[in-house]
Amino acid sequence: MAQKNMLQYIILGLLENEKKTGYDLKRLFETEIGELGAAKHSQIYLELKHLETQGYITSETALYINKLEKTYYTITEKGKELFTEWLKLPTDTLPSIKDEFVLKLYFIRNKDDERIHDMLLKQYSLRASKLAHLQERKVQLFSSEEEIRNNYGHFMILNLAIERETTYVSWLGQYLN
Amino acid sequence: MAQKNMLQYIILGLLENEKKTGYDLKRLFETEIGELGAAKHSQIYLELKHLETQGYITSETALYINKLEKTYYTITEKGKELFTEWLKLPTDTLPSIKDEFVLKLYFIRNKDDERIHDMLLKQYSLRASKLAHLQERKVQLFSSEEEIRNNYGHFMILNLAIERETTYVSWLGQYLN
DNA sequence: GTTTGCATGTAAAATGTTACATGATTAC
DNA sequence: GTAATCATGTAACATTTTACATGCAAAC
Repeated sequence: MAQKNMLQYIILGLLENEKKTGYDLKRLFETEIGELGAAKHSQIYLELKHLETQGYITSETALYINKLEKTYYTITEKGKELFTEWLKLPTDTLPSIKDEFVLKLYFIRNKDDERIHDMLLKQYSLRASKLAHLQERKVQLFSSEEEIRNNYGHFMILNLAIERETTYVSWLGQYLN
Repeated sequence: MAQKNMLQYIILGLLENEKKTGYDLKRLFETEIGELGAAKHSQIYLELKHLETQGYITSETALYINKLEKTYYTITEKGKELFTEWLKLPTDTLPSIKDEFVLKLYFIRNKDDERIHDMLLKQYSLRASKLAHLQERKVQLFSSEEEIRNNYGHFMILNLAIERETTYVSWLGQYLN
């Protein structure tokens, strides 16, 4: 993608409301925002150090009851400013979707190529289960008007993801008949 | 994305039918397959050298009438095998879409946040013009049944792109009213 | 004549992935 | 007891971006 270090903004955004450990962030990347931008824990810990040396976040390390050492990171005023500036900045480049399945399909020229059907079928199953997963998440996260009102952006993009996935599944279906 | 050096496969795929120069590939990345996986010319030239040392492609350099030096790359049997193997391999991971606009939206919690409307409006214009562009491309590339039959994968994924973009635009529209 | 396009590359820096490394806790 | 989860990090490698660098041809 066109990258201006998205990771740093994601981390700052996630720290905006409450301090978190690297591990907390790691889990969020695996669930909540995994679809928006994946990151391995090694990269997260690195970026946290980086953000700290630049003064965008501060850290406090402590031993907990269970003898686990945790380092909590808190966003600073400077960090909040950077984040807000980023949010304000117009987003004028569209991302390229590096979809390996789509890429493979691109290279299949002949309409009667026997590989197509199998590929479509496999992708259908993947996409259909992703769609189901997203719909479940919507029910779980947004059952009340209040939840919608207070996480409106998330609500909107979850709807986009559902609509996108619905389109994908129906597109696959067209070529499976 | 989950990357297993997609670039090499894209290049091999593009060289499958005819030899091309690095510059030819560069242009294709800017137009035809820019949406599938962008690559800068510096990376393309590097990857071409890499593929050559591994024996997947061969090169011939010559001076042309206009005194321009060109290096044409041709795929080898070994290269064709690698490409075919890749096409055959099941694609079981879904890509994460690093959409900066969507990411920003995620972080806007309040339904009445004043930034939303402006963001949606700008994105609407971007997406609508992309949709128009894709529709134009479809007309230009696939006006006959024959063209469809002989570039079926491309035809399919162009339709997906159009449907996806239509969904995106209509989704934006929902929140603009 | 000046900008745009053709044509190819190198170097440095940033970003991302995979593997290595450790150690405690919790669930089965 | 052993596998999974919590928790944090480093090192090596691969990939990608940005900048530097050159030179000819064609269009305006």
